[in-house]
Amino acid sequence: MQIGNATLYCGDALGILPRLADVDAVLTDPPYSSGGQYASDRKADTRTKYVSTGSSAMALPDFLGDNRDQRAFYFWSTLWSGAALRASKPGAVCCVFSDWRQLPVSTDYLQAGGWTWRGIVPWVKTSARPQMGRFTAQCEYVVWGSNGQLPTDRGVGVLPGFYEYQSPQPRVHITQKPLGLMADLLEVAPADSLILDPFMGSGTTGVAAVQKGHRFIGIEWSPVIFDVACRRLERAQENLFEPRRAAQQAGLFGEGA
Amino acid sequence: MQIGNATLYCGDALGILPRLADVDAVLTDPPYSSGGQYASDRKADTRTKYVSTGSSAMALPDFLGDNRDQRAFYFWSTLWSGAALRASKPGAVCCVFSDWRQLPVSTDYLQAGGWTWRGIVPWVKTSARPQMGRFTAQCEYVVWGSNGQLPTDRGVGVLPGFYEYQSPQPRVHITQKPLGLMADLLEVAPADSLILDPFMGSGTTGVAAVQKGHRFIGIEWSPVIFDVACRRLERAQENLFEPRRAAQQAGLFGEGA
DNA sequence: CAAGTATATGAATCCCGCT
DNA sequence: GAGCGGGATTCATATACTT
Repeated sequence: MQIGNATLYCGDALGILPRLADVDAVLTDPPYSSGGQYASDRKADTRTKYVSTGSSAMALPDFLGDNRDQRAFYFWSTLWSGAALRASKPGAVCCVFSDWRQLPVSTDYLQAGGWTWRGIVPWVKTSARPQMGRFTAQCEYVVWGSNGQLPTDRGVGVLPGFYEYQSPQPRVHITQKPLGLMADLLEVAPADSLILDPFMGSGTTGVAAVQKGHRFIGIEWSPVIFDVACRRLERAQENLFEPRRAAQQAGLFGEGA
Repeated sequence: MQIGNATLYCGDALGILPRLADVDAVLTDPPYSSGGQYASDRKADTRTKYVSTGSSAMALPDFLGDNRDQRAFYFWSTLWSGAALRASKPGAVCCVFSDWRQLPVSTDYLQAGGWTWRGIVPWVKTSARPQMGRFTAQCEYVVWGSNGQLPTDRGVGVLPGFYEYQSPQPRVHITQKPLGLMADLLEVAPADSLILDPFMGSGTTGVAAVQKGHRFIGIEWSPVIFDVACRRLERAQENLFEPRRAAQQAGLFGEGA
């Protein structure tokens, strides 16, 4: 489906990625629990998996008991990150979100997919659930890398080393990211880039990309969530030409900070 | 060498750790064997690797044990973290520093040594060296875990999810940590704990521990740096009983923020 | 003394040239 | 070619210094 500068696919990322090319930057928040710690997670219907707003829905178990699920997640992630690499230009950049528990596996699969790992960028969430006697798990992390060499002079300035943003309220997608955060991260791409999000969810990456004048390709497996993404991107395109209405309609889709 | 509540050993951590027992918390900053994407960067001496060009800090001593390759680093780290676990009480806490490049290996060796990995705590440094077109490598990370179960009710309150501190100026050790940061991290230990730092360097962990009323065991391999640590801990003990002189003498040893 | 200006520095990183 | 060493680059922050 084509919406202005955005091309949206409803389907499986592994099936669609091989058809893509010329990507300048990948920015995505892959489903880290849909690979599955528990069989019940994988069998859950899409509403439980994706739409629930209950904070416990994405909670990971305290211990990584089942090695086979962890290995399956690693294998599947390597497949998509490799496919994304092949769809990318040399010097393209890849940014993927991870929580603290999946961070080591995330740096592994990024490299296993062929990307050159270049760093970790913490996202400090200003709200988190504290626990007595423990350091609060207040951060998520962006693992980033490049398709081969990354020249210092490519029209991109110096970028920050961490970001501080509130989780968006209200959300349409349980793992929805703040729009401002995605826009800030897209500073890693030069002007008029082709941005790819193979797990776009409700499409925050796409909205940020369109607002910054980039082209965008998004993939989402769930038809329900895909519809939400289409509506949000249509609205984003409209607001490009009618900025006056933007303020009135902001928040309708929980676009956060 | 005994200095008040602090016991300092000059020697190899792997040799000394098996003689220790009853440790409540490990807080340490091991050599990262990091520094750069290219082999030549990693093999350079620590001043070339870590100190800014033309800096007066070239006068600081080089430190050894920072040039292991990835497999040797993992193996050696597993050995010491396992030995530290055996010296620790059940429910003891272990906090180790890492940079972004060694973070995945750090979570691995902590678990391989037998600790239950419980999280990652970023330390945001207010100054960092930026690079065009890249996210600034502005953070170091504390990987933390526990010796088995960690009851929520053990006399320790809620701890932050990240810390913001500037690197201490001036320094006596290239990788010296801010005193305030170490003091904050020691909040993870209940009152009157036995704190262990098997790679104490110039002894910042020990100074913080003594100031907070803990007992301390420190190990340092280099005799030159060991002497510095002894002097700093003597001074810290004196200041416990003569707080008026503390302000006058602060900064003499570069104790930072 | 307050405010403004100059200088120093960072658990880097890249690129070039020499062996 | 591969390995190694040297030099240039980047800017927010802190400190030192001047007006």
